[in-house]
Amino acid sequence: MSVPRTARERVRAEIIAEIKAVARDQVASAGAAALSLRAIARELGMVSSAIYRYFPSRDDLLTALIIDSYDAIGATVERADALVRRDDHAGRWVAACRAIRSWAVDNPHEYALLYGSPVPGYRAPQDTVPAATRTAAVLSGVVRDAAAAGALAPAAELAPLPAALAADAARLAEALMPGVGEEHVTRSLLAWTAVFGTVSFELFGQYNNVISDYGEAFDHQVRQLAGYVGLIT
Amino acid sequence: MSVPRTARERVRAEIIAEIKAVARDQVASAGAAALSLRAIARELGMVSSAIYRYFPSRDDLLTALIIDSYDAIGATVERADALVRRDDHAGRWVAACRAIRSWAVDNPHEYALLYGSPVPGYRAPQDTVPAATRTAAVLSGVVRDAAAAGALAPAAELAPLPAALAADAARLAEALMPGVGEEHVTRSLLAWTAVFGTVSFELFGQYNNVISDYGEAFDHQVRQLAGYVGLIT
DNA sequence: TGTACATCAGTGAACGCGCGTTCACTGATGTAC
DNA sequence: TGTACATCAGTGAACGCGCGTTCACTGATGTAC
Repeated sequence: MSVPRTARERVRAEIIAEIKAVARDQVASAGAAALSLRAIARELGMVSSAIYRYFPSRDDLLTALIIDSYDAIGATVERADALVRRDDHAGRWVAACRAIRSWAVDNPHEYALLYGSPVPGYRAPQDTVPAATRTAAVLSGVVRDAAAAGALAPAAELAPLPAALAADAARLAEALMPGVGEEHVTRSLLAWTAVFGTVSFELFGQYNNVISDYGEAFDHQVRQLAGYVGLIT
Repeated sequence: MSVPRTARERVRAEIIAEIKAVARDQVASAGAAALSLRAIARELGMVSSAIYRYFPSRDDLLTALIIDSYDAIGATVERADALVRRDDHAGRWVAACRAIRSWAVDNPHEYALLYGSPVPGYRAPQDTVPAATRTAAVLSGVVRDAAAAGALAPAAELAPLPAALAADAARLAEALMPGVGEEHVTRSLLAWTAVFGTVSFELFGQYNNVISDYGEAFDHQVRQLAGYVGLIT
């Protein structure tokens, strides 16, 4: 939070950053399960117990990595969204989704750490929530802006929302997309899920022997989802 | 394949089954990464090296488990589909999807083994493909039957399909859903992905603090997907 | 400005545990004549 | 039906490796007076 003052604090911050960098490399090359404090210490030329001056346990290091990764993908998606003209809502949606996929393809193990099966024996604390929300916030921001601009197509068939889901949608609307109706929130929820489902199916091998050009197929499906949500092209 | 003849072969088949059962329990309670040949041997009162009489390596055992699990979920989904009147296509879709989710909720670690991030260091051989296809075959069977009955609604907005995706859709249509047009195949592909995306988001924690009644929300979204595919309610 | 004391980083050894896989061997079961 | 031989299951020891975490300690850096 605050800028480090003393030399000691500065060095400490640097070493924490080094540890995380090495850890990130390990995750990137062998997955989160292979993350080893001893291997990190070796790489850094320290003794393994020294790591404990910086992270109280392996799980805390993992949490720090997860938060960083959520922030990394979140920042990437925010940047992609920002490059598109504000009132081109479908274009923003597609750009954001493409950024999600690119980041995932470039960082498959980090993606798996965030959106794949949970690391065995690790229980994610609530600390990760704000960082995790960033990417979803971009997608819902697009829908929010479209609604505010009156550029959200009304849903074709209106299935009545079940009670709990309607309440969830109302809560989500208040938090992330004020002014958007529950029907559209629910559709956004499904679209958000489907975007990540598509990326996961690609990365986790479910599309083997099915899809031949992942990028092209992704673009198409993402445009379909934009239409489903009501973003006008 | 063939029925075991000699007593030795019968015993051998039984022990293989026992090993797999214990292994499945291990996966169910601690995840695939924790699968340990030594622990299995201990449980069965054998020495660890004895396992090698039955499985040449840990990876081969994993492959056997994966195939069994694909068959288990596939059989469950087939059963659910079979209980619905043949011409109630939307009903069959919903029943099949519910079966997918129920199985996943009941067997979360097995689900993660099949549809989650790949097990580190393990590379799935092609042997798993036929078993993996069973579940997808049920879903596409519903669409195929709807098309054959003339009960598939034409797609509202027709976005032109990109070339490679059209070719993939044609290949898929031939293999799994003859008589279904490329547009509908592509929509089925997205729906299939979204169904599993929803289940994964629930099980892998992405819906924490978002959805309060998972079953209810799933039902709703799955019905939406049925509509998107063109299944008439 | 100089000194005494507190804080902190890093060491090295140890605890206690786990794993997959190989190999020479024993003894039981099945097969062929 | 009885015997010789081949097949196979299971043993037990070993190889070589990994890990997270604790703890008493040394020595350097920072702080207060």
